[in-house]
Amino acid sequence: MRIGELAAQAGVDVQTLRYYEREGLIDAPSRTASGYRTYGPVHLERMQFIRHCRSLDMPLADVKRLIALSGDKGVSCDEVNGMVQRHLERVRAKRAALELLEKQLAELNAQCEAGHRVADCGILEELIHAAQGEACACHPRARAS
Amino acid sequence: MRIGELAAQAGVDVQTLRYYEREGLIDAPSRTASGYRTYGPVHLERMQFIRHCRSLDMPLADVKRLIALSGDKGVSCDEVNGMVQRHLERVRAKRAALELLEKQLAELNAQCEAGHRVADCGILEELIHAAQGEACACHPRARAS
DNA sequence: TGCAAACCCTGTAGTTACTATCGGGTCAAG
DNA sequence: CTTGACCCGATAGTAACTACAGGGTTTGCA
Repeated sequence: MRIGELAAQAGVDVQTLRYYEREGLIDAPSRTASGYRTYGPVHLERMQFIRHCRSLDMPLADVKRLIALSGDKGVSCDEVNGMVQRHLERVRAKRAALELLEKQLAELNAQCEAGHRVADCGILEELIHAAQGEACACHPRARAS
Repeated sequence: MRIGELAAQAGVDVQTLRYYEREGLIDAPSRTASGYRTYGPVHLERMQFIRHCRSLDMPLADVKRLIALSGDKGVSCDEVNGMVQRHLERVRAKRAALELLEKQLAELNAQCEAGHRVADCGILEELIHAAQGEACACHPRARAS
């Protein structure tokens, strides 16, 4: 199977496959005489694994580590456990932050009625005023990640 | 006020200020004979505005546009309105995606008990199996943004 | 007055996970 | 034998910074 077909089957771009190869996430496949990559079913499986992890928004570094670990059946699984747990924490935190943000934006959005001038714009007013105020909920001291 | 002081007052890094200047988000300040930037209170206000917008996770391009618009009081406010609304949509979508993701990761995490071997790892098993399955909820056809 | 620490300068490269483009080579059908 | 679809490697771009490297300046203190 050539790179275009694998890309189609795995649902990614051709460049992404070359990129993953450079980054060591998939093994370099064999080549035809003219230099074309030829992939086997193992490569498709690997790509599906990677894609699944990425759909869980895991960083590629973690995926790479998972691949390495999964090849070494005897080793303790604590690291896998920890990686997933840390990732879950990150996602949880980000989700919470976005929830707050969504609320603030919705409020902001309510300030503005269509069709008036910038001079009377509730949103801009609000943004500027909030910025002047000492410590708005949005920027307490350190930036929200 | 020199760059270090403005950075401290605005709660950002010195490099960030220079970066914003390069990107045209803050006006180039005057310089001392030896080339040091000297800022006035306007610059601090501007930085607070930017920081507030950034704490709402707005892209810098939008912030830049807001700054331009807020200097032009007579123009219609529809664009401001639209920007905030579009941004709200983005945030909403991302939050929903993260919610799903969090659920999936929590389930995954529940697969694993501490201290066993990779050969029996529920997480890895799950990740690999799910990847093999035709269409898991995580990667239906197109990648989740 | 001399010196060191703390500050400032420009410019460049790195981060993440790709995507896009360039200039060229190869393959298959008609 | 040509045309279009495919492939190759290398490079640069994305967002919003952050981190150097290799210098110059200011400030406080002895």
